[in-house]
Amino acid sequence: MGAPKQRWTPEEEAALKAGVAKHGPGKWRTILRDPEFSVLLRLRSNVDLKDKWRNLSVTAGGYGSREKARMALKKGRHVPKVTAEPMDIDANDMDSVDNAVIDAKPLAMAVEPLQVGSSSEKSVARLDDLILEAIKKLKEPSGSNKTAIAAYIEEQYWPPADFQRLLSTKLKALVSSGNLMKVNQKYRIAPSSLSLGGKSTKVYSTEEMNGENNVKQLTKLQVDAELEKMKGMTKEEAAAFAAKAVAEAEVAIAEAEEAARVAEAAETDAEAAKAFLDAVTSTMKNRNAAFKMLRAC
DNA sequence: TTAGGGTTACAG
DNA sequence: CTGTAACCCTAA
Repeated sequence: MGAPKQRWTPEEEAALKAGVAKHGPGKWRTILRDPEFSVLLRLRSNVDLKDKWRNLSVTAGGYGSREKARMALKKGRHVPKVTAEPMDIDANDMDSVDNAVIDAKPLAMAVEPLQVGSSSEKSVARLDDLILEAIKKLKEPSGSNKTAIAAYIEEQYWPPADFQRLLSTKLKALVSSGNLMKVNQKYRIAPSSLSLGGKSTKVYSTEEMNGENNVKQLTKLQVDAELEKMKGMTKEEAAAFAAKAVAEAEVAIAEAEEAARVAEAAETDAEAAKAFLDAVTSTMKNRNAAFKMLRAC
């Protein structure tokens, strides 16, 4: 395998994939300008991104134009076997619930425009209901915190990469619109009857823990389930989805960190913020493992 | 700026 | 020498 000049680090690759997942392939300048990725890709040019993406696509089994060109140039070889078509992993799978979320092919070219905008709108539209449903089902006495809500939704649906951001935005909107009331990091469905009075400060401390445990436990079950399903999947497919999962998890974790930081700066409870971050991180890591193999079968 | 052909550097 | 990954050049 090749040899390096300025080899790409896994972090850079992840950033690139995340960037493509967000903005779509070909938008290299845009990806580079995105503050989210500019940190990791500061030392790379738009051309570097393009070339790297090309390399990834080639080695991933998706025969990009590069491969053909090389083959043709080498010896007029007739393309070995190859089933033509640049591998269409996701094609139809991508499954159940919210297939609408961005599903950018992390590898291999051939990508449709991919509308991040519309899919986001769609997700947001549903989010209202999901949030309310989550809070109702959880039935926590003093309301549910964002961790628990996120865990519940994660458990039943396939949230988009920017799920955390959408959730935060939506929660805020629901609070300001009076549909939800927020009390120290916790959300309750409309007022109607606030029977408790002493949910002052430390109440959520223990619940925060519960929320976290739930996340792990549930996600673990989810992982096992996914593992079962992936028995007959090829390496290429696994690699492709692993890449996608990693890229998205990368973004989600980064956003969670930012959220935690903001919460802390905003003088809200630092512990709650940290718990939130931990929960999200572990959730994403687990989901990562799950999706590494899921789909494609 | 981007896509793609071409070149260089290096591992096997 | 060959394949691969990073890098370069240039048309559009």
